[in-house]
Amino acid sequence: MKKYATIKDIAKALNISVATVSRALADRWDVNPSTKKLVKEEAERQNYKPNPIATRLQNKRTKTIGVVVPEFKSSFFPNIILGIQNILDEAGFQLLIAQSNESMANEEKILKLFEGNMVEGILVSINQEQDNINLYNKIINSGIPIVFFNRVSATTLASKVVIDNYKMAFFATEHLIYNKFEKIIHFAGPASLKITQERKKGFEDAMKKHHRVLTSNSIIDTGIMSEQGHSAMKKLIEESNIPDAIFCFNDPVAFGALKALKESNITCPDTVALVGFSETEMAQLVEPPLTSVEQPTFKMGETAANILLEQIELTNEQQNINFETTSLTAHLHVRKSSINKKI
Amino acid sequence: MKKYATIKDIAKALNISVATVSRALADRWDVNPSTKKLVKEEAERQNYKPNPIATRLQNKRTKTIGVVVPEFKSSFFPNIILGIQNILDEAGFQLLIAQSNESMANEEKILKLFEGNMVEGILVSINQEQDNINLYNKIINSGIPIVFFNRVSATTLASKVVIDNYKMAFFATEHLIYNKFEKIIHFAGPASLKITQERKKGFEDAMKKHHRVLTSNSIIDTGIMSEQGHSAMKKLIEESNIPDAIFCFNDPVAFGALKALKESNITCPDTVALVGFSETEMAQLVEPPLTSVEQPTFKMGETAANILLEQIELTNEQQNINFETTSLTAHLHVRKSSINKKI
DNA sequence: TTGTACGCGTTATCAG
DNA sequence: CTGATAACGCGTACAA
Repeated sequence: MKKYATIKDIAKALNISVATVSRALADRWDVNPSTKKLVKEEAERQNYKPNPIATRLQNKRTKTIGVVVPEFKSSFFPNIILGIQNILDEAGFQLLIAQSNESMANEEKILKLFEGNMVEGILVSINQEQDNINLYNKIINSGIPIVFFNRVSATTLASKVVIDNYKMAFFATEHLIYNKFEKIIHFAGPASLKITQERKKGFEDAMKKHHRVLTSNSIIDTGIMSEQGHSAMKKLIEESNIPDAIFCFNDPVAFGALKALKESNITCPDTVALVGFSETEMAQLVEPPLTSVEQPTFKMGETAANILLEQIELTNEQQNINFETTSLTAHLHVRKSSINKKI
Repeated sequence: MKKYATIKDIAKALNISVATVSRALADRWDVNPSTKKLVKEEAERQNYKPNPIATRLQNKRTKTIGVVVPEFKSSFFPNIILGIQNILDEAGFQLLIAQSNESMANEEKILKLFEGNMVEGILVSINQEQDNINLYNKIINSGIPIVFFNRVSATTLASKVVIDNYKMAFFATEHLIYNKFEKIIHFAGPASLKITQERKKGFEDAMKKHHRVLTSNSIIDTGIMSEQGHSAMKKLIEESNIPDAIFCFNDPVAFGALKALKESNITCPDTVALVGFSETEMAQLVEPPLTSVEQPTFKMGETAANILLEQIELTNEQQNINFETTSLTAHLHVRKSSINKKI
């Protein structure tokens, strides 16, 4: 590696001790202003930069935290990571970022990698396969705090940052009801995810509140990917079982459904209205523009990072951690895809 | 931070020296197989993990490299980063990731941050404002190799990983010509970027080859964002200066143009055909699906990372580096947005 | 085959 | 106010 100047070099150049140099550089009170000045000038001259590795070894801290997200394909998680970085850079922490690719095996491998790197804390949005409670608990009990965000572990005792999925699903469904769509159904996400259950419950309760009947056909287990939305919609079309409106688990599923509609020359929202979730940039660009729930991604990242930093501090001070679930405010953006033109 | 077992602890437990433990763990030949076995068992028992910080200090290597990208909003750069990680994880390197937000000032700040963290090498896709040649050269001359990818510095002497923007722009334009569109124009990117010049040149040369006239209206400086494509298209509509086909600098610009067309009830491709660049997932989902040039993002990341690793090795061995520009194969995906129905 | 001792760059403690 | 020294965890030359 490139040769960097050290405090030793400065000490040698000025014929003083490394201790004094260290203190001068740290701007401490117990050092003669004139030598302090000399040291700083010499440091400048030699283009001295403190070696972060040495500092970390000395402080017995790696100043590193790990982030696991399911994927990178949409801009959703990257935006959250932006928020995380915004806080962590400030705090002098490095970030290890990895994606589980929706697989629990990958997630496990990544978590082990993080342990090997001695991360001081971990931020997780879990994979769609399984809620790996045992592993999370093991890590937390070993003294490495975990904060979950967006896709949180249902039962692990830890802090979590989410939006109120139930409420937003409720609102989205009510929005369709207020628009007087008759047959409203829900394309649900992967069963293992807590957000799937919450959005499903929100849908059900909104339907019940307005005395809509829920049949076995009202909720269709679909998944998370565009293709899954596409095939689910296609199946309904083939069965001539077309609803008036669909509240979809997320935007990609809604896009997939939309594609299937177009392929069969069925118009949206005239024949089938659509609502998505977790607004992506795309929502505004498809035709018709998609109604969706916008999540505060950047803020979610910031919040999770801040909570984790707190917990790391508390852990270092051997204090107890209070687990909290923070619910951020989301927003239903109504667009053309869910407006009933007949009313 | 959490208390980890060290080789000292193992040594103490077995009443041997740390040196022996160190050697045993490194699986070296000059240590008694039986003690080696003992050490490994004890290490297992104490859940020993080598402290990466200590190793790095000892090896005088930070095993860290930095990546700067302009943005995170589309999935383009995240996918490249995935490829980078794929290589670097394997090689035991950590990644510092940052986004310049298209601003040269930010980029400079990030590069300084990387220097402070003593990265061993840097991967850069430059911002749209300015090609900061002086800074890049300063860093490279100081002994930190830089490899550029996708958006490369025009004149900095360094290795670069790109696609053949000229050729693909040429192909895209020819495709429009072969489809017998009459009035074909180009929405160009930010003037400071090399890829802007290359794509522009590809457009021009394809037009010339087929004896199409290039007027002052044939190329419109547009930019990089969806909004810019939107307003450029809107202006043409207001001026009643609508072309038959537009080769756009990238997908977002094409989406913006498409949006403007729809707002004026102008159909695509019937009245105006569109071609994008740097295919995004969205390209397949908009209506009509957008013709675009797909770039091998993952491979681009892998390639750039591999080249950087090589250069880091060469630097460490005090050997000379040969700068190479690697051109990866891209692909024009023809979709409905650029098919002339009249032929 | 194993142990001693030192160095990596930094900070903290304790003398002076 | 300043200097000498130990320590952080690991690797390695050298000695035994």
